[in-house]
Amino acid sequence: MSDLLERLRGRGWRMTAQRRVVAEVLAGDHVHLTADEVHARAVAKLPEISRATVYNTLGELVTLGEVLEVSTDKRAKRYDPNAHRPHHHLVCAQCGSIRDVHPTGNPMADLPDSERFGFTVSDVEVTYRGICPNCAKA
Amino acid sequence: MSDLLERLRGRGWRMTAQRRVVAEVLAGDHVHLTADEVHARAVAKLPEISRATVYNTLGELVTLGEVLEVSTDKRAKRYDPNAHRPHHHLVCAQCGSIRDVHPTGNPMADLPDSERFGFTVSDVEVTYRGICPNCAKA
DNA sequence: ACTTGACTTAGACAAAGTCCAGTGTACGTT
DNA sequence: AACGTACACTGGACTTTGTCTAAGTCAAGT
Repeated sequence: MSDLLERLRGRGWRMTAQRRVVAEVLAGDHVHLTADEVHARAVAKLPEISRATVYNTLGELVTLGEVLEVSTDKRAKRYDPNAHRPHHHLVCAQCGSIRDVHPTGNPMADLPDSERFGFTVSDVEVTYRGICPNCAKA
Repeated sequence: MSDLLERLRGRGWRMTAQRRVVAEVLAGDHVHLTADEVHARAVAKLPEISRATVYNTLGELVTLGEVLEVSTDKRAKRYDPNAHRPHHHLVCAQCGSIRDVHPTGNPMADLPDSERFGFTVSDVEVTYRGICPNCAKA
């Protein structure tokens, strides 16, 4: 995880307390947090950090490809620190919880040229939906 | 398209002018509209229709499975009236335009039991991202 | 230690969506 | 055909998520 900080410094990032804290929060555990949750946890470590900074920093991390933006269809975008291993998501339709999954097969190859309409396709995102064990028993 | 109204009446829907208008707008052309766009077009046909009603009606149509909610990662959810033919989406990362596509293969079968974590998986959604021809030449 | 420009802050703003109290109306019953 | 009632609609306030800006602060090179 401090390799993340290394990489960022290598890319010319100015290393500030705020950015360190955001990076720590993301590296902390492998949950998919919303921006506000990241902010809440960041505030716990650095009380005066502002919401705008958290949004900016997350945006920069996404741009740099260090973090993935996941928008299931819940309200808020979620941020996935596990950007370096390709994977897809399994979402609980009820509580919104997310798990990373690794399906077999290559969906990219499943889209024939005739179905690309001249687009330059660069990415696929597969989202499985269902009910998690926890919600199922309730 | 009036089969839609039939089906809805069959399900005990009370048929109001507002609901008829929303259904017409969706059936009108096969674009993926946002809730606000639906509202705008509905207002053109029935000036006093309120935003809340449009949201409610769209929500009901989604619940009934007559319309799909598509959340690419743009800001607003979009509504896809083409709910009865399974299909996936191709989104332009730049302008946000959406096309329906029909990939080969069955992504549902690509998720092994060991990757389901006890979820009851009921649905898959595949989103391809890229640049549309229009944005590419700009 | 100084300087500078990148970074941060707080708060106003914007967009998308939800909620509620009061009013209106579709439809089964008479 | 008229009635009554439960369901639906309205408009506006409110919430949530995210963006923007002007002014202040600070990391890092010299």
